[in-house]
Amino acid sequence: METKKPEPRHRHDHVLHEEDEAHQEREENATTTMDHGPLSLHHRGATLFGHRHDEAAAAARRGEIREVDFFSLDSGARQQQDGGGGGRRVPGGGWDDVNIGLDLLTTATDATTSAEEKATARNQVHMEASAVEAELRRVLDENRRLRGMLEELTRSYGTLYQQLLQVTQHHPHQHQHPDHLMNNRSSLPRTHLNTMGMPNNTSTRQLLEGRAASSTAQTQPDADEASDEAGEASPSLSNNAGNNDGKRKISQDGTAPPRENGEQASSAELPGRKARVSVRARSEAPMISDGCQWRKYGQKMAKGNPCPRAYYRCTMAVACPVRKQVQRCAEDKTILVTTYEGHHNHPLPPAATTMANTTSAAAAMLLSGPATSRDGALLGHPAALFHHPHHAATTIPYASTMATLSASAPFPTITLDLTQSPGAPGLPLAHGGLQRPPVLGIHPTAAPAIPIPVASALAMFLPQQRGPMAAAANMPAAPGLVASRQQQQHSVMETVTAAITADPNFTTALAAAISSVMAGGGGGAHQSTTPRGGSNNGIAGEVNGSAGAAPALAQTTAGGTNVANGSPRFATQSCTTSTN
DNA sequence: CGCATTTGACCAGCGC
DNA sequence: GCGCTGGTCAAATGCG
Repeated sequence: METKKPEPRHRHDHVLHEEDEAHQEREENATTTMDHGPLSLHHRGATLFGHRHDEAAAAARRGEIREVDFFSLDSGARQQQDGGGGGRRVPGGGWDDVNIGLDLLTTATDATTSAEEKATARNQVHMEASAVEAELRRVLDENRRLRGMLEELTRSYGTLYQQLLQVTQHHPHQHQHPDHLMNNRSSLPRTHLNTMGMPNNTSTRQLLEGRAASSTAQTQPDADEASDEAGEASPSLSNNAGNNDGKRKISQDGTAPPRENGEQASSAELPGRKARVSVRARSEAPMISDGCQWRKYGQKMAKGNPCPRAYYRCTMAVACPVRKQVQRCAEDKTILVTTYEGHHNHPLPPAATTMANTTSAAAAMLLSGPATSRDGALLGHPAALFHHPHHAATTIPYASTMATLSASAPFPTITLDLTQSPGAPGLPLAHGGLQRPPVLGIHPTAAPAIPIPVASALAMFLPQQRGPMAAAANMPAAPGLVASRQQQQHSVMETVTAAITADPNFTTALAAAISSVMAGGGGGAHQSTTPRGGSNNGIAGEVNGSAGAAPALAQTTAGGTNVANGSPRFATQSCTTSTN
């Protein structure tokens, strides 16, 4: 009986199809993850290709042959058109398949119909199948076309982005440049964002902002004198204390007048817009070593946390407005939360540079809005794109596991979470790198587009150290030091590259970059406890080895404040945050 | 003795 | 207006 024979065939076909469909679904999923966009393709794709074959089978049993046929014909069509991906195993093409099912017609044939009726039914099916096939082809064409457009857009975006990077590197001293870049860059991604709603682009843009802003931050010191470098990527950070803070005595620090650079001015002029950058890292040490010297000036019990919060002030320069708060996480005391506020008004040792750049870039990302809107006032504060109104941590897609923004705090705060080691073997996390469930949702679907933005975002940690001009401008040091420094930079680069290669995750790469500097480069332990009994520069004498050598930007700072290599004192510092 | 840390007090902002 | 909280100051204390 026909009714029984087709069944097995039907099933068999579906088995065969399943592989094809699996391929195709993967493709479709890949596409889906790529664009997230309201592409009509998706709706259609979901309808046409998204059907599970058992559903189709069920539908077929109900006499809804179309969707079953879709796959049959689809496969046939694809074989012809694609010549690859979804090879069809039934040489006969669609009609074999159509028979299949369409023995659904079996419902009709079951009743001992005549051969004529069968023929009629076949013809009918044939016609329907033809129509479906035509439709299918049309959809496939459209699919291909849209996919091509998507790829083209992706390519274009990547190209533009790389051009941006090149321009940024080649013209680091044009203060307005980053501004322009930001405007340029903003327009493109926003276009993507608005028209396609692609998180990829959103995140890319955000990272771009960080990158561009950081480049601003990093290049300015090079171009300017140390005393003038307070205004950076995070202007409100840098000068807040002196300008708009209204916070008492700190205002006397106003050693660094706001730059005329519009970007800085714009955010610096916004009272109350005082960004903070919070870094979460696992550490048994009382304080993460960031290469700077800090003096504790207060400690307080914060509400909701049994661990006290310690307040530190940068002592590398007399009037440095930078403050930082250190507190252990209430939920996980192995996590040390360090919050930076303000921007150094003095050159930094290399080890400190990395962290400073990181925080500056992060803060800049947070505050870059005014700069962008200054010229065009087009789109408002970019940060709003990823701000969440209720203390919620909104994610920055690619960096979703590491960057969190909070708007509930008195000040906009961006949190860099280095506590996660997303399974990239061999990646040295700064402090132990234990696992912790991601604070934020990851966006695995964004992975395909990761490389460029992530790499770029990471690059933001490096330019200042890499810039030959920076070295030239700040390095009266011996060639050996330069070499050493370059070596360090190189290793950082390698680490970062390796991190990206191993796991395109910003957190990982960031951790790798920072840890490479901290651990290898000079994890500093230059906390204020170090020079106890001596001057703040007491550390000057130690080091000078590799890391210290790196006076990278060697901002010949304060009396040769160099960085020691992973000093053991790191662990022996007095720990006010852990004690009590 | 000089410096950093500790710690209670003070001040400002914010919410009720 | 009051209380709470965060942030800072500054005298006291401790350490090398």
